[in-house]
Order: sequence, then structure tokens, then C-alpha cells
Amino acid sequence: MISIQQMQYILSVNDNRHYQRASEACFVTQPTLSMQIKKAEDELGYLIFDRSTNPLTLTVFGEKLIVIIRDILVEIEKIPKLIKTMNGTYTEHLRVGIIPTISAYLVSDMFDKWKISLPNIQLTIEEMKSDELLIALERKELDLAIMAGPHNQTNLRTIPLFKEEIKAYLPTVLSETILTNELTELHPWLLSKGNCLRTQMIHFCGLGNDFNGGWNYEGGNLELLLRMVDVKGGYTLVPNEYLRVLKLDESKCKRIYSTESKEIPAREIISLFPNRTIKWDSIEKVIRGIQLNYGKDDSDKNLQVLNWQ
Amino acid sequence: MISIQQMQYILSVNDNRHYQRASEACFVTQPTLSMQIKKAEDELGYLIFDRSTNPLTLTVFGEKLIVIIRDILVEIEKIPKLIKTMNGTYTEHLRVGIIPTISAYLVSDMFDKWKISLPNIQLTIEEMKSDELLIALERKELDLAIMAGPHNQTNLRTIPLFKEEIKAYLPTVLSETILTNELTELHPWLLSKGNCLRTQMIHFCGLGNDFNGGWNYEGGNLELLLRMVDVKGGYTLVPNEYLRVLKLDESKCKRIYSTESKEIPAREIISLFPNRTIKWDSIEKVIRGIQLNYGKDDSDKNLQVLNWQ
DNA sequence: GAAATCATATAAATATTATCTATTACTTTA
DNA sequence: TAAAGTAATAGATAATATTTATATGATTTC
Repeated sequence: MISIQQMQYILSVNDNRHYQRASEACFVTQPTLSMQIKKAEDELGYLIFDRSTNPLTLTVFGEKLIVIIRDILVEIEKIPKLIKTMNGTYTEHLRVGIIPTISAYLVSDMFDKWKISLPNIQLTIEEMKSDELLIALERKELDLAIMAGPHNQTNLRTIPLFKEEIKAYLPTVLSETILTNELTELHPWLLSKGNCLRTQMIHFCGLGNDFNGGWNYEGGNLELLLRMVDVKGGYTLVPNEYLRVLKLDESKCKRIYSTESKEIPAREIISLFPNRTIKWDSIEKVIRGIQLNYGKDDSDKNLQVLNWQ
Repeated sequence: MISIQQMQYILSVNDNRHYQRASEACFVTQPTLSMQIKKAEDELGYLIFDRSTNPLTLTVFGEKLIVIIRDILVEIEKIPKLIKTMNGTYTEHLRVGIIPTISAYLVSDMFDKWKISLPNIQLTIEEMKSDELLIALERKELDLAIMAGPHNQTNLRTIPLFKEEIKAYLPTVLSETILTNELTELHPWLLSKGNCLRTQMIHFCGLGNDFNGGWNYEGGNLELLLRMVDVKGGYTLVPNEYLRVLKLDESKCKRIYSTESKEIPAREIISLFPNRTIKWDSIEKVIRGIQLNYGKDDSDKNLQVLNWQ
């Protein structure tokens, strides 16, 4: 049977797509990798890498093997974790990435609660845009990503956190609610490109894909947009929880109703993390904490979850 | 880092609780095990086995390590499975154990469907009592057990399959339903000890734990009990699906209502299998097949699930 | 309580395996 | 076509695993 070391060598060659660099990453010489991987291939009866391409690629067999090897190595990592836990020297470093329009309220809401439920964990929270989160997860630079759904990527596990109503911020109208066709007559203020809330806005307000807001200021920051609305008129969209922490004048924040249906717009907040992870215990606590804190009375509302992709 | 071979040695000593027998099982000599396990213990920094007892036992660390090692070895087993799958020589042998009062109808109902959804799998179905199923799972003699719930054993994974109403078979009364307090006046006919449906009967009919039915015939077979009811009077309890395959006179099968509540008695059918298993794909198909076939319109009934433990 | 038995540990020799340095073979690029 | 880059191979060496033989230590037996 193929050894653990061989698995690590295979993974290193896969990551580096290069024997020499892979061997340096493993602190051995290049022939060692050549021989060990060749030995593994002989034993398994299939080639793992296709050396005829440059840079080298995985064979069909190799693709499937890598998935299994990754899982095995995550399982094996539980042994040093167990030892450190028994020694009392285990401190986990959990790296969480969150999109700005969520982190704006979520981090301040949850900070103290996480501190209690994760007493011995070093927590790093980073604001990133949705696509950056996915890349960082892939590169194993993050352990957990929190963003807006929906999302379907088979190599990542998804757990929904809560649904959040999206309201309109427009001070001019007096009524407490507003219909979608009323909004189309007003100027929308948008977040800059890359923010998924911008895409949701465009979809929801029916602005079309070719919308490039030349006449419009595009803020990177929701609070700036709110000020623009105050000064210049028009409207912008605000997630309900965000609105709460900003302590805005409630009379300016209106529930939106679709002209066609009885639905009100919302976004779904989801968590993403690798299928197998040694940090599951901590991730679970983070997720449960969020679910408990925000997942209260959504079910009674008739929420229509917006897509941002 | 501890090697795969060392893990297998550790597992073998744990299974055999004896170095010599363990070494034979691994086809090596006893000093090999002694040295390798000592080496692993040195490297991990904790003793795995307590040699001062006879037979030897696991240390606290060892207990935790064994759980991890088992998971690792299940993951590693996916590699030879992948190779066989690619060779086209992989045939899985799925061993399913079912309690008799379920298998009586479930096997004939599901057989053709399983044949379609699991074309390349060798399926062995065995009838066993509930406690025998648990032992067989523990000994890895079974891959999947189907029995009545509820059940909570942390080392096994549980997936509920469906709920099944339990009816009374008594030809004498004319009405279509019967109340629990009417049953207490009649003779119950019971399955022999070890059948969980017997325990459910005793609980449900309020017969008490000290009931030993000296005056009563205890059949190992439900059909025999039904015949006794026909000949001698009294009543027996029949799971609803069983009743269907026996093609009994429907007028003799009565829905039971609790005297106190509006509930009708039922049993929950569950599946049990190891937390980690290489045969998950097949197990899932078996489970989904059963759920699809029986999990239809339970939700409208007010079922009270009976405990058998 | 000494002898026998059983169970694991240790020692030294041997076999196996992994890794290294040095070199070769092959491919791509200039 | 030479130069550079990359992986494979050969042979030597180091590291590791396994074996046989024996020691140690604990129970059981007479």
C-alpha cells in the first residue's frame, strides 16, 4: 500500500505542477520524488501524472486519487491535534472571510459571543469580496467564508445561516412600504463592482446587464451611498441587519413589495468551508452562533431570495 | 509521523488485546509489533496500551487514537476501491441485517428495486433480532442494519426510514377501530423473547415487565400468532405493512386509538451503520429506496412512536 | 515457594526501503 | 543547434523494519 509520505509527495507535485519545486517543498531531492511517485504508480497500477504536458497534469486516475488523498491527510492531521489537545497546547487559528456588507454588522454582533464559545481559539476575520473568498478557500488561506447565497460548488460544503430582508432607503416618500415599480422611477445608488449586493441591486431593480451607471456615483461603502441619497435623492438598498447597526431613521427605510407577487426581497447568508476540515468543531460553533443569533422569525415573512451571480 | 502500518498494528493489538495473536493476524512476529508500537508511542508522546492489566487495555489517549485511526483506515480503503472500480473489477458485497417483522414485507417489496439501483452489488440479507444486529455491526459482520427505533448509540450512525402504524388483529369485534382500554380485557398473543415487537406489545398493552405469559402461547412467528387469534380468540398486534403482504381480511385489522389521547400506535423503522464506511454509496441507495417506497403519507396521521427498549 | 507457563521487551543480525549524489535522457526555448 | 530546463535512472549510502534469539516480569501450578 502507498505510504503517507508518498501521498504527501503526490500532493506536493500536484500543488506545484513541478517535480523540482515540489521536492524543495518536501525538503527532499528531486530524484526522491521521482522514485517514490513512480513506485506509487507501479503499485497502484495507474499513472497519477501525465508528464507529456507542460506543466504536467493529473491523469483521470490522478484526479480521483488526489481527492481521496486530501481526505486521508485531513484525517491524519487529527492525530497531532489530539496530542496537542491532551498536552493543553492546542490553539486553533480560525481564519474567517466575510463580505463587507455582512461583516459590517455581523462581527460586532457576534464578537463577544464567539469569544465565549471559542475561548482557546485565535480568530482572524478578514473582509473580502465573494469571488476573493472562493479563491482564498481554494488556496487554503481561509477556513470559513461567509457570504450571500445561493452557491453551488461541489468541492465546498455550504451551510445556510439566515435570510435577511433587503429594504429600500429613500427619505422622500412618506409611506412605510414601497412597490418595485415605484423604485424604477428613482435614481439607484450602487456599490462598486465586485460587491454582490451591487449585482443583486441591478437584478432586482431591473437595470439590465449593460448598466454602467456613468451618471451615478458608485460607492465602495454603503454608508457613503446612504449619504448620497440624503443629499441627492434617489434610493439605495440596505440589508435589514446593516440598517439596524447604523441606527438610521426608521421612517426612511421602507419595506419593498414586488408589484407582481406578495414577496419581499431578501438575501440568503451562507457559510462555505472545505468538505473535510480539521477545524470543524470551531466552524460548527461559529455557524451555530450565527444561526441562533439571526435565525429567529424569518419563516413568517414571504421572502424572495435574490441571486447575485 | 506514525505510519499506516503502525496504525494497522495498533488496531490489531486493540482487536486481539494480545501481542502474540495480534502479530499473527498481521503476519509478522511479536517483537515487530512490540517495537513498532513502542516506536509509535515514543513518537506520539503517550502510551497507547496499558500493559499492566491482563488482558491489556487502552489508555485514555489510546481510546481517542483508535477512533481516529479507524477513520483514517476507512479513508485509505478508498484507494484500492478506486483502482478496482477503474479496472471494472469492483464488486461490493453489502451485508444487510433486518429484524424479522420488518424483513417479512420489506425484502419482497424492495428486492426488484434494489436490483435496479444496485446492479453490480452482491447483496446479502439476513434476519436477526435487534440486539444481534448491534453486535454484528460492532463486529463488522454487517454493513447495514434495519430495525425499529428509537436508538441512540454514538458509535453508529442512524437514519430514519419511515413510520409504520401498528394495528390490532382481532376478528371478534365488528367496529373498524378499537380503544386501548378495550384491548386490556382481551388475551394478548405475543412473539417470543428477543423480538422488539414483543417488547412494544408489552409496553403498549400495559402488561408490565414481570409478565411471563405462562398461560399464553409465545410464537416466534407473527403468522402463527394470527392463527392462534383466529382459533382461540384474543388479539395480537401487527405492523401495517406486514398486514398488507399477508393479505389478511381487512375487517379483522383494526386501527387502535389511545383512550387518553388521539394518538395511534406506531413504530419507527430506522437504519444503522458505521459512522465511516466505504460502502456509503450503496447504503445510501438502499436507504433512499426504502424512504421513497414507504415514506408517503405518514405526516397526516397522529402517530405515537413506541419504544421497545 | 520453586518451577512452569505466559506475555511482552530487548539485543543483535539481517533484510528492506528511502534518500542522496551524480549522471543521463528528453523536451523546450533561444 | 546550443543552452536551459525538467524528469528519470544508477549506484552508493543511510535509515528503517523485521527476524531470531534471549531476557524480563508477572501469573499460575504443584
